Amino acid sequence: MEKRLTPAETYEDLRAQISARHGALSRRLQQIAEFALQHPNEMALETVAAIAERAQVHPSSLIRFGNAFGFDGFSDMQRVFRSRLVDRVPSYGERIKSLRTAKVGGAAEALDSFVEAGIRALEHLRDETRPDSLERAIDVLARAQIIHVVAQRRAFPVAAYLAYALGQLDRRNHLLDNLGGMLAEQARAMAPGDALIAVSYKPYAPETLEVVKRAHGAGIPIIAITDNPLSPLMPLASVAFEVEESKVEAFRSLTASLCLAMSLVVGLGQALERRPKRRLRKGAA
Amino acid sequence: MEKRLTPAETYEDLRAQISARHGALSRRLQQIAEFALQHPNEMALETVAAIAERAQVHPSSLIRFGNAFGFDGFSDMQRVFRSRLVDRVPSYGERIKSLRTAKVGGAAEALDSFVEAGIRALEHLRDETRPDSLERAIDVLARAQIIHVVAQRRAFPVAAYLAYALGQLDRRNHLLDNLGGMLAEQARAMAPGDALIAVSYKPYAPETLEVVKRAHGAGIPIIAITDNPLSPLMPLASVAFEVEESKVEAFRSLTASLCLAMSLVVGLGQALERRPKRRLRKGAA
DNA sequence: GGCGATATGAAACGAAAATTCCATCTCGGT
DNA sequence: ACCGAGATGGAATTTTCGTTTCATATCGCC
Repeated sequence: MEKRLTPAETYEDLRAQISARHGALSRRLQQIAEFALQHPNEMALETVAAIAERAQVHPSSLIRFGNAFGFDGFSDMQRVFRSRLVDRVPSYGERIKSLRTAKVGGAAEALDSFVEAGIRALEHLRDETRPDSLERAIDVLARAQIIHVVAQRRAFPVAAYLAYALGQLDRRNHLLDNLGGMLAEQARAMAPGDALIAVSYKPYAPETLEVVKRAHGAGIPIIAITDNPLSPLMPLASVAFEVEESKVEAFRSLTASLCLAMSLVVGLGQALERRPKRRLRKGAA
Repeated sequence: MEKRLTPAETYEDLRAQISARHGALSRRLQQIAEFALQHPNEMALETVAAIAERAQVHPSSLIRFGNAFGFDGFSDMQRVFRSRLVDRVPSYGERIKSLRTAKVGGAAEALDSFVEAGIRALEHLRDETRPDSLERAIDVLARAQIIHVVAQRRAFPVAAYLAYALGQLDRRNHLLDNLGGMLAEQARAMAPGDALIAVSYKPYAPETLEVVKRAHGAGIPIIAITDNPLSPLMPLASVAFEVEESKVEAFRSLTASLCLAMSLVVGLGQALERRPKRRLRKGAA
């Protein structure tokens, strides 16, 4: 109880303390220290009894271990191990606090915020996107005669980019841009053998949803890029991607969506090179 | 207890089931479903009482939620959420080397590359953008009667986004989209007192350059977003931003440009709040 | 509008877990 | 070898938490 110097807030700090004081600890406490460094996951999630069993020590030693490092019991220390699981934001993390200090209101601060939000969104995209979803989506696109792309309002730039990039690949594509309010007519151009990429965020544009429903009814495979697992696009989509765009001041970024879009296009290009069955020549307007 | 069809072993499966059955669940269970999808970390680590508090439901509903998906109570389901934390992606460092080794052109590798490129582009943007350039650009925009936006081809999505975002600010704006090949005619709408945002990358679209020249001749201030200090837009621009978009496989990202665009818009919004002289009402189509 | 079924919330229950207490053990110093 | 301080393990204790039960509310249906 004498050593109440160090509460230790982050996992990295605690890890350092355990390493440093390891030699000075009693036998059981050393045992626990080694186990803790080697199995941080179990330290975070298991119960005292289970950990004691695995580490071959008595349960009460675990409480003493926590106390030895300034915690108020084992559970108190376990919170630090748990925090490691939650905010595993590998490369970033500490950089954030440096910009927190900056003053508010300037445009430079807005830029900082958006850069930060963009990086977050990208890392989230990387960590949460399942590789097989990408593969399946690319497979769908590789088989499609014509790739239709639909999005409205905030999501529209993503569709515009997709149409441009698919054109660069010599891939027939069709941007349903609702020009002249003729979205429904444009949607009639979708035929069996085609595919549809739909991008929509909350509040989901009803026009986009209509197009998706029509495609679904016609048996056309749908690749959805949306922002929520409960999005109305989800149940209709053959492959769905969820991008979480962190927002700043009510403005959401498109960073992650565009990154995903590019990855789809480049992945498609690679797939077509590998199996160059029918490369189609003409890009549609 | 009747629905004992589905044990659900992995987090991804559970997530899919929650999404699928969301509509068919009762009100409280839907509430929990949404919370669970949005806060998987808390679902994994917090206690029943804490989660119930955060999700604004009664603790017992959480047990029912678990039962509804075939689990034997809440703790049983929580194991699945915890598994997600344990066997997560190894985290940045290891991820990179696995990408270095297995670079056989899968789509996941393309995604990793784009995420990395995007992060680099954003950091470069943050480090190289001069704060006073932002301030001056925002000042120009704040004084403008109508903000015209022009971009073609690859840069067009940036313009589309700018037009959307400026509209959200109730800022009069005009997207010169070259619809019907009438870009020159659209450019005639520019009048003294307006401003122009032009976005163009190599190879610089001649149409865009034409518009910029015309604006310059008419004494309309120009904000340029471009990719090179030698860009033809540079000498004509009142304020110029240089964004370096790192490219992957001949595809350049728009990440940094969009981030800059958002920062301009939000900065403009803040500036207008601070000195709310004439807030204009109507956004142009 | 009433009735049954289902959903929901409050409280009680029981189990499990963390922590404390205390007796015993270990070991270093004299 | 003895003594004492600290370490250790077993068991008791107390707290916390998950779950169950039951009364009430809500909703859909006839």
